[in-house]
Amino acid sequence: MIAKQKEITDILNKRDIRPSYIRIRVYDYLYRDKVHPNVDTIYKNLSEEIPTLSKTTVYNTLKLLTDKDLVRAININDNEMRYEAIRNDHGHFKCDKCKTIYDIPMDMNIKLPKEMKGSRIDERQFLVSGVCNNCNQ
Amino acid sequence: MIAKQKEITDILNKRDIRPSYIRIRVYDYLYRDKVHPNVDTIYKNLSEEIPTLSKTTVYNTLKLLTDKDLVRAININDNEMRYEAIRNDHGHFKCDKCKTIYDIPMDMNIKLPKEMKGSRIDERQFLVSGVCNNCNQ
DNA sequence: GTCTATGCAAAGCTTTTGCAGGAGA
DNA sequence: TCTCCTGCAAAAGCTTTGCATAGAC
Repeated sequence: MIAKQKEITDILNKRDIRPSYIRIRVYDYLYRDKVHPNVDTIYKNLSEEIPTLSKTTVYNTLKLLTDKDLVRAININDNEMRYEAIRNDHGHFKCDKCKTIYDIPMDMNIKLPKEMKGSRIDERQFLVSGVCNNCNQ
Repeated sequence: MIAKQKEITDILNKRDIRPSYIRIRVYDYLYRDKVHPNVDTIYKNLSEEIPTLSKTTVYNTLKLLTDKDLVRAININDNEMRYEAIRNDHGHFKCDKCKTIYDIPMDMNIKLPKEMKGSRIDERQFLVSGVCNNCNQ
């Protein structure tokens, strides 16, 4: 089920993350399935093949990957986080009906107002919500 | 403490919201103080003058105002919501150190990719996080 | 053998729900 | 009187913490 185990191992190593099996699987899942899952979805999917997996470990792993800038946590006015492997910049469209989050290619450059000069931008997110074309019929 | 009680009463009436004292005060607080407070901050501030206020009522009121499109709930990778009175479109910059959220004037227009044609956009948010110039020294 | 990863159970927090009392029309 | 606003208490749901065990080097 792991697309390119070697490749992912290298990515983790580069960030000083020991490539344990679970870490590889979590990152692989986010890397392949671009579905912006919540913790529970990740947990349930991986549990099928890793029966001993615990949700705590999923949380731990996601925190680690997020701290190392391999994964982004996003929250679109919900009480739960969604996760994705970081790739190039893009925005997100969340359908309020089916709860799917779609990627939107876009220019994420932003110019801060001059009174905020000297600020450091670490992360940028463009979030759009509404009803997707599949549900809007 | 209420800037323009009559004005706010009119705004609420226009949206079919009965202008109870608490509703006026909650909306007035968001309308004047552009600090993007969380529920607890709203609750504590208003409690000083409304000692019997309960947090449930703050939640109820915010939900009502949000449903009626007078207030926007935003969440920048946190476990708690922040609220603001809806004005013209703008983005938000959240300082990870002092937790302040600043408004950023910007063009919020966005073009959906063609495979998403037919979708309806209800809401758009541009969220940037990092360290503000006050903390970044 | 030591250090780190994993996982269970419990705690912590924000938000929601159920329901009863109270205010306003 | 009748509606619905308010608020207490409890529940719910996501996430974090503490600690013990398992596993890797």
